[in-house]
Amino acid sequence: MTRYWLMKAEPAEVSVDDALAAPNATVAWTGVRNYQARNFMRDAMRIGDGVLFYHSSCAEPGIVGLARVASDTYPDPTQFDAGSPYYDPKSPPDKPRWQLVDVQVTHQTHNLTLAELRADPDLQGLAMLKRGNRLSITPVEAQDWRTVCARLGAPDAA
DNA sequence: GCCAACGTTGGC
DNA sequence: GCCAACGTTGGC
Repeated sequence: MTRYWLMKAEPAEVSVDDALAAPNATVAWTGVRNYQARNFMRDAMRIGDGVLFYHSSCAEPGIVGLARVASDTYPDPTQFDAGSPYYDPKSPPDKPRWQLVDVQVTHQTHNLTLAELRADPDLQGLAMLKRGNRLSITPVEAQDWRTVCARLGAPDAA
């Protein structure tokens, strides 16, 4: 059972600041349209799992906060919204193709940048650092979670 | 089930 | 904007 995850968000869409400004610092993780990432949310995540909140496709990609899985899995409403960029006309309404979870930010941190992650000899096991990895959600080993928390000077919560 | 074409991700 | 590395699609 995996306990920890790294989840990528584009800050232009949902930044850690946006999440903190939301009620209960919680956002629905909409828009995942990759089966492997969906399966992690649908099959493996549990409420309370730790999340490294990562900013991608921005000036300084990196881990910018700690969060937790805050809900069970449920259908992503944007798949049925014809006005949404995440609309999926092929998703059967009676059997939704795309699922999500809510994510609650627990600690905003400084930006532990991608460059720093790559340069850290203790973090080379991170799945997201593997060459060619594009998954928006990847599992994180407990040991790597603790290392990241230490680098962030953050409490080893969640 | 194969696989070529196409689309996407995401760092740079 | 480039492009490597994937994932998805659809014809066969």
